[in-house]
Amino acid sequence: MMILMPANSPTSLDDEVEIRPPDSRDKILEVAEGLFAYGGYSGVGMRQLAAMVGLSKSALFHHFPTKIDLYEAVLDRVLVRIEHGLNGAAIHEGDPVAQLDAWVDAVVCTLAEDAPAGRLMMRALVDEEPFPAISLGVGANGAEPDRELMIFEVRLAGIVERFGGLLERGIAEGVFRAVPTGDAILNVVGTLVFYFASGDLGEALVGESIFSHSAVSRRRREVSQFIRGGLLA
Amino acid sequence: MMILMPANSPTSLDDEVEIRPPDSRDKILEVAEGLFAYGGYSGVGMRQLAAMVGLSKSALFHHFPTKIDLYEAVLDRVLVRIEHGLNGAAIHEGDPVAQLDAWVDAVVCTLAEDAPAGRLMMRALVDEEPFPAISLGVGANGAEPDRELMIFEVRLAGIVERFGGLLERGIAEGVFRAVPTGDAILNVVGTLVFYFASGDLGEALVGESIFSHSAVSRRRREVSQFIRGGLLA
DNA sequence: TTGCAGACCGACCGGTCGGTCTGTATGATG
DNA sequence: CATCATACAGACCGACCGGTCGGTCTGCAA
Repeated sequence: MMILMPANSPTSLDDEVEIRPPDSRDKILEVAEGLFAYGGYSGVGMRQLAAMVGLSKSALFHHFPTKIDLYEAVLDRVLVRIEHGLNGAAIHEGDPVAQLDAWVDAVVCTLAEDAPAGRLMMRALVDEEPFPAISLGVGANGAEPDRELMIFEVRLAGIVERFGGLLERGIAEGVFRAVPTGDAILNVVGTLVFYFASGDLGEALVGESIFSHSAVSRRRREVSQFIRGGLLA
Repeated sequence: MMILMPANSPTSLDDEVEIRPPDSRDKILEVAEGLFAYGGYSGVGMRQLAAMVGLSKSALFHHFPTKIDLYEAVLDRVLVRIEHGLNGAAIHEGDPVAQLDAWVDAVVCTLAEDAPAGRLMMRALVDEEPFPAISLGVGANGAEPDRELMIFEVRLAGIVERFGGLLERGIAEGVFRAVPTGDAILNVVGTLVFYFASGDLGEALVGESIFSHSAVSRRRREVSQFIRGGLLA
């Protein structure tokens, strides 16, 4: 009992000063990210994960109380990276179009950096496996949350909310079409994430690995143009 | 027990004469589609499925030799519906823009008709669970297929190929931007499918069920405008 | 030197997994 | 009537599942 670990990254206000990476824990998260991304929650066994990390299964349960806790930690880890990428981008400078470009480019670059992230995000948004479905707290119609939100859901809600604000400012200024923000957010997220989750299908379509340097730099141009075209007035 | 009505649509009464669909088989496919869509391949057990269908587990194995065969049949079933929707649309009439609109609208309408289809498609495109990854036969760089293609993969390849041809004609006529077709296809597919796979997230964003009549009719307008804006010159 | 905490292992638990085997009720066919 | 295929049910199998338990080893502090 009394398991919840106090020691962890300062969650959000990162910058630097990462104190103590206990190595094993990070390695578990790193390997688990890859496995969960490709196999899904129930497609990955703790024994398999332990073997690939190079630890015993019990060691995993020493670091994470349950499999679900591990899965949540993995999800939160990639969301932290996305948040970090956004914080480092100029998403608050210039007109809404420039902000949109910075936003899109930051997400694309973050997703391009580690391959499993895109698939994992797509799973988190679509899957219903460990937990019923992801939630964002209050919906657009103001329905109150019917259950406790998980850490990564709060983080995701923050990201979505920030993007929704950008959209609404752009619409108010007349730079963007008067789109329903819900549909627009889903369009953008789907476009951004699906490419990096498309794996071999994407490779077959673009003719090379979707994570190769040339494919990513082409992607940065194309997705920006596509989304601008879809949103601008 | 034994509540679900036996009445079933003749699945795809297109063209040919389907002889005698033994009812149970269709029922299994119908229930399995819902379960696989929300739980994923390895998140659904044959016992659970059997219980929900109202049959014994052995009955499932009587109709489908393995779980993977059942999964493939379920995937192929929704692809057949999408294909059917496309065949019934005016995707060969008018200029490329009109064809694009018809194409997009046909897919949206098909996906809006049964809720699990979108999630299942997203899974089929992203998951790596039962089979390594989906393939389309020859890639854009002309690599030959390294393994036997499954039925639904052939069907998917046909659909993608037809859409790629539409894109290229539009580009040749100067109506579409000179986009790399691979990226463009991924953009369109991601935008089209993700909405209907977004579940509670989508509901929170659009403020009502993503399958409600008003949400779907709004979606038809919005996605069409978004994709046209992203593709047109 | 003692004591305690974190990291880790191997064995084991009840339960579930996909899949097989045997048997049987039913309806069509000869 | 006998025969045979279809369409199921129920018992069962070995493998594997997430999770727990007792115990070991190491490092650090008193």
